[in-house]
Order: sequence, then C-alpha cells, then structure tokens
Amino acid sequence: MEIKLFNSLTNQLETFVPLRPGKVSIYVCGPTVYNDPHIGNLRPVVVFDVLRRLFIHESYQVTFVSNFTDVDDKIINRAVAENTDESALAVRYIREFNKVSAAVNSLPPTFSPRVTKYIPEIIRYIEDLVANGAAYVVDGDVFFRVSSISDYGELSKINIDDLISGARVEENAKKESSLDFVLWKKTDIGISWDSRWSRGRPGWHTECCAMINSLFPDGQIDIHGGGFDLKFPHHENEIAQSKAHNGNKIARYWMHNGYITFGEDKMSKSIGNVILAKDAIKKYDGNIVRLVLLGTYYRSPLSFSPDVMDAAAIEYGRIQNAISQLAVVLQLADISLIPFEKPDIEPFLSHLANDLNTPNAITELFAIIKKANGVLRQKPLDYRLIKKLLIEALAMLELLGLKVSYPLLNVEDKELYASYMRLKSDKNFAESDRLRQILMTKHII
RNA sequence: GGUUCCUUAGCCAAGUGGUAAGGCAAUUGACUGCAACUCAAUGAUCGUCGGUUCAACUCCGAUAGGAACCUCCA
Repeated sequence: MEIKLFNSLTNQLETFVPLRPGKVSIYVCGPTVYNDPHIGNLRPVVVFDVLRRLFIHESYQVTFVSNFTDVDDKIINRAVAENTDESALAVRYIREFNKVSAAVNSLPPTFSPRVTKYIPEIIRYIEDLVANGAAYVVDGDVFFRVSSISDYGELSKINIDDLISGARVEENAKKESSLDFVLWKKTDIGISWDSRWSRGRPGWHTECCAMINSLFPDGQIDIHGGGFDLKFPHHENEIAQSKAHNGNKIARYWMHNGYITFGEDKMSKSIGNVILAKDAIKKYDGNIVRLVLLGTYYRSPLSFSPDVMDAAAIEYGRIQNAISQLAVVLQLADISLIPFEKPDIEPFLSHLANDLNTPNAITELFAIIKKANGVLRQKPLDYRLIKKLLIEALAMLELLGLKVSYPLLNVEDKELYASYMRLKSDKNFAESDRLRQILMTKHII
C-alpha cells in the first residue's frame, strides 16, 4: 500500500519512497532526561510507534532509533541541587521514560543511544566540521558557521534577515553571527570531556547528527520525527550540520507532532501545568492514555482534560467488552480463534497510510465494534462472521498498539456457562445469579 | 517586533469545492426476570464580514479571538 506522509520540509503530502528498498529508518528525538516525562512527551512515543507498526505491517524492515539527551544544563543543575551525579539522574529518568513508554505499549526502539556514549563520535563530527570550514573555534568554544551552508531556515521557513532583526537572543560576542550555534562548549561546571579545543561538553544540536551518522549509511535516514517545537532551532541546525558534513539534509521526510494543551496553554515543564505520564497511566490506564493520544490527528494540537480521559475510558471499555464477547462466543462453540484468513481491514489501513489519520482509523474500529454487538445478538449466531469481525478488530488494535484481553475458557468454564444458561431458562434465578457472579468475575460475561 | 498556525454541535474530533465522519454526554424508544452489556432515533451550515465560483465549511482578502516558535522544551 502506498503510504503518504506530510513532509514538514516541503509542507506537502508526499508518497513515501524509502532510501533503501524494503527498509525504513526512523529517528525520533527523545527526551532530555532530567525529570519525569509528562504526557506531552508521550505523544511522539505513541504516534511514531503507530507509524512503525504500519511499516512493519507493510513488510518493511524498520530501524527505529530514539535517543536520550543525558548531557544538558538542566541535568547538571538538577544533579548539583540533588547532590547526585548526572549519570545517576539520567539513568533514573531513562528508566522512568522506558517504563511509561512500555505502559502505553510502544515497542522498544531498535537503538536508544545516549549522548554520553557517543562523545568520541560527536567530537569527531565537530572536528570534521571545523576542518571543512563549517565551524570555527573561539577560546575553546566551537561554533557552527551558518553562512557556510545554503538555505538555512528551509525547514522552519524562517527568513534569516527576520531572524536576525527579531532576535530576542542575547548577542554572544564570540560568535561571528547571531545565527551561529554552539557545537562544543568549554565549561568547568558539571560533566565534561577533553577535546582538542577545551575541556567541555557538546552542544545540543550535534548529538542527533553524530548518532545518525554513526548508525546509518551516509548519515541519512528516511524519516526524522519529533515535536513541533524541535523544528527550530534543533532540526534546522541538524540539517545545517548534515549539509556541511555529508551534503545531505539528514532525512528525506520530516514529521512533527503537535503539542498537547491543557486548557488553552501548551503543556510545558516551564509553565508548570504538566500532567505526568505516570500519573495519567496510574489513574486511568496505558491503553486509555494511548487511545486519547491517537484520537487526534498527530499534527493538530490535542487538548487534554479529565473529560477527554473519561470519554476514552468508556470507549476503551466498549472495545474491550465486545472483543471479549466475540472470543467467548467462539470458544463456547469450540471454534478456534486462530485466523483462517488474512483480515480485510482495507479502509482502516488506508486511513493510517494517509499521513497517519488515526482518528479516522479508530472510526473504522468503532464500526466493527458496533457491527459485532449487533451480530452477537442475532438468534442463530453467525460464527463465521463473528470470527471474521474478531480477527479484523484484533488486527486493527495491533496496528494501533492497543491491548485488549479476552478470557480463554477451559472445560470447567464452559460447563459453568452451560449451567448458567440452563438455570436461567428454568427460571431458577437465585442460582443462575450466583453463577452469573462467578462468570462475571472471570470476565466471561 | 518577526514567523507560523488554529477557530466545525454541551465536550472531544474527522473531512471534501457540490448542501457536514466518529466518539462522549443528553433525550426518547427497544431488548431484558432483575442488573450489566447492547441496539435504534434525535442535534451543528462549519468565528465574523466580504470576494472568486454555476456551487465554499473547504479557495482569496479583511476582521475578531486564541495558540506556538523566534530562548531549554515532545
């Protein structure tokens, strides 16, 4: 199936064509690990996981990379404040991030590189840039020379002159131009490494370049993803460095997910209106959080509120309930749950393939659920149809990454169910209600 | 100051130049021994004002309101 993606670089919907046939490389900018992740951090985790699942379904061999930024001022400051070291702090929040990612059923990345493990690669990358004139050294700091490349601003669509005139940035006297950004920062505070320029640490923008350059041929990938806020300056600067270093734009397709808002405001650590991922998952459920995150087109802002969560909880319950009933009915009739044919989920897939339109895809899922609930009430049960619907629904849920469970009945369960039905038709309601309670506890009805 | 984007029923949220998906809530029915589950029906002319067009929510312009980026941030 043809997969169309909205490319932020061209601002157009484009048909996906891989760099290498049958393979897809996806790199998603991961978190700076200085704090508990909030639900906004989870949006790219879920969105790009669905993209990955779509590619897997379409028989691509997917390499999925998401990094951890474990060198950063915030980490250093926090480590100092907590009287611990950066590494311990980073490890703690990496673990926390992995935990909530797993809780929303996102597949673990193929690679999860950490900046601290790529220092030699980063230094080498910067050395290359200095060597070819794209970077310059001033007093132990290294800056990227934006004027050395063409079309700076092509991703964020920012006009360089406007950027310079409208800059709120405090001018750094060391830089040749206010557009130039730091690649290596001389420092005597916090974690640092030796380089030929100074003892210091890398700037933020080089890590992704160095990692991608190390992990992929020609330092080029198919899809680079992340939040909208990374477009500028982070991704713009990645493109700039890669142009200077490898002569390419690092990625063919750039995808940016929208923010999660709370009320009208962006949910942000600096505003302090965040809902932590672990709290949302604890209060509701990873599946429900995931359903909320997929209920809105990934490029649109998503408003998060208790109302939205409650609605999703009900929706998820309905999905779960229908799946469970379908599976039980089949088992009571001793029909295998193993698929007899490939599920036909064409409309669902085409919605996903249309730039990951998960809201419309979910609508297809609801259509199946509604149909199933009707079929389950028909008098002579149409087992073939029931099985077909179950298999289709499960295939959709797998692509969305939503987990549902259904009971597996043993002989005892089936006998219990039969007794329940017999007592009920005998109008022995006292006893049938007792069995019903047991069956309900086992989630069989 | 510069740039980009958004505005669809009570809430969430898709969408196409030809008279608006879906979900939650609500109301009314149906099913039912009771309950749970479930099903059906009912609601918006798409911020406002103009323009283009045979036809616009969907294109263009203006206006109001909101948001984001330009500084660490998914």
